[in-house]
Amino acid sequence: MLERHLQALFGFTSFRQGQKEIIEALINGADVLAMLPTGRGKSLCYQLPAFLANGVTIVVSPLLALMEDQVQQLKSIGLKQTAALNSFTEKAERRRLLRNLARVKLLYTSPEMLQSRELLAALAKVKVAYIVVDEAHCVSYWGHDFRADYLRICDIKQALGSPPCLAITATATKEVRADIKKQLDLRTPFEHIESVNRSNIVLLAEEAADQAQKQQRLVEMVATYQAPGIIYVQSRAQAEACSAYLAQEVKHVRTSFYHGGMENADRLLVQQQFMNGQLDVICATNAFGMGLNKTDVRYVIHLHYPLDIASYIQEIGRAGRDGALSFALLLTAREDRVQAKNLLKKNDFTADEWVWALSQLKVGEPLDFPSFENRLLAMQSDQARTVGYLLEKWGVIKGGLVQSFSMAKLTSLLHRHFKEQIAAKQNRLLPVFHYGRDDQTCRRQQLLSYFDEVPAPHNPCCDVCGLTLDSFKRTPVNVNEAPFLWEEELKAVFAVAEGK
DNA sequence: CGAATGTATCCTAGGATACATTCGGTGCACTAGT
Repeated sequence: MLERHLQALFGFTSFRQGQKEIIEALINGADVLAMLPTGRGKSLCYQLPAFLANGVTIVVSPLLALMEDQVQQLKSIGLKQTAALNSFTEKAERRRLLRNLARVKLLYTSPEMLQSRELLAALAKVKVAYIVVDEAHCVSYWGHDFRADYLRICDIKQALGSPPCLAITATATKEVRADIKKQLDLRTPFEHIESVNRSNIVLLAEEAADQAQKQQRLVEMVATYQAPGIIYVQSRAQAEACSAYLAQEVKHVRTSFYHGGMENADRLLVQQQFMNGQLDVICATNAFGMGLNKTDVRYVIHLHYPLDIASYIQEIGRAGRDGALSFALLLTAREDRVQAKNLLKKNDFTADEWVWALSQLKVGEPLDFPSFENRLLAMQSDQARTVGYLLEKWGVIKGGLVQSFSMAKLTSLLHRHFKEQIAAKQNRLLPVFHYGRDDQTCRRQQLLSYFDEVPAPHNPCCDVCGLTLDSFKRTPVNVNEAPFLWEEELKAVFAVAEGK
């Protein structure tokens, strides 16, 4: 029955593992928490029910680029009742979309946009079939940190009459899964959890004596092993420096960098070049990779400690999507641990500034967030948004109006909240340090234990289990091949362009 | 924490030095001024 719709809408003849159970649970009105490996058809799990349902399905997506991708892809296969609503959407288009919302089956939007009164008003007039939170681990990761609107999804869900909700992700530890359920108020959800183990990715960790040795080791690796590869570093500056350094030190390697401080167009270009095989190595911050659809990445090397085990799994999981043997190396030095720990303190609560800011709140007056944030120019507005969220949660703001409150109590609550956030982050960081240093326990076993999994014996597995990387050597560069003469190439390109 | 940048000081001039401050990752949306 469902198979017939699958064939008619998407042209597939059968479901892949997990899809049918998830779809059936959703259609039967249950909340669903699903963890499926990347590239295994996560989006189909909500797209099919959306097109079968009466009403509109809201998909909350973390990145504008992901939304645009999905919408384009669906439209290209003829499923045109699909739209994205975000800051890219032109004003006129936005109005048109909201007026005709009843005709849309699948609406992609951001957690921030989901808070807009305009959208809510429009949604109140139509039937909402399902609410889907894509990349649901972001609720737990980003929600508590710098995108508080992720924690407000739940209120919207309730305001819309709590339609069945699907939270779907590729990577979430048991703690993160519990948090997702709590934050989205999933009651006795149907859970489909698959292993995060990727048996074709072998695992290695090395601690270098210092930065110089680390750098030298990196050059060796990039020169020796088969590209393409991704190199993750701590900061934007390091991403750029690392790319320049490799380009200089390793012959025949085409590198570039990627981080959140770049122009959108540049980010897109670099990602495209990497996708098309025009680049061998990308040096990047953790901004790189979500939604990346490249199958033949042969290695992922970290030059810093990732923030927690789940992020590490997520990032190394970008290797070997084609199933071919790939490797993941955590290459660090002792001082990187200090750096990682201190980065966490960045969002520490600065009580003095907040006392001043909170003293600006007038009982009985409305608090609207943009102006609240504007008054806090001295502070990061991300923290202001989090504080705004907490003020509502703790009842200091009710119905948009400031209630009477005790300044002393409030500041101590806030102080404790941010302290706890930092402590929680530090606790998630410790296992990563341990992973980098414990050379006695199988690495796969270490990683999987955070997901309550015990790995079956693997071969090849990891450096602890006696692995060497010989089979990953690069196919030799043919030295007789004519060198790449870019001036000639450029001339040829122009000749073609001019129709000669 | 530690690297990088900013500021004060020396004193007939701008470059060296010491000390202080800031910054380090992830993204949405919106506004005001070009």
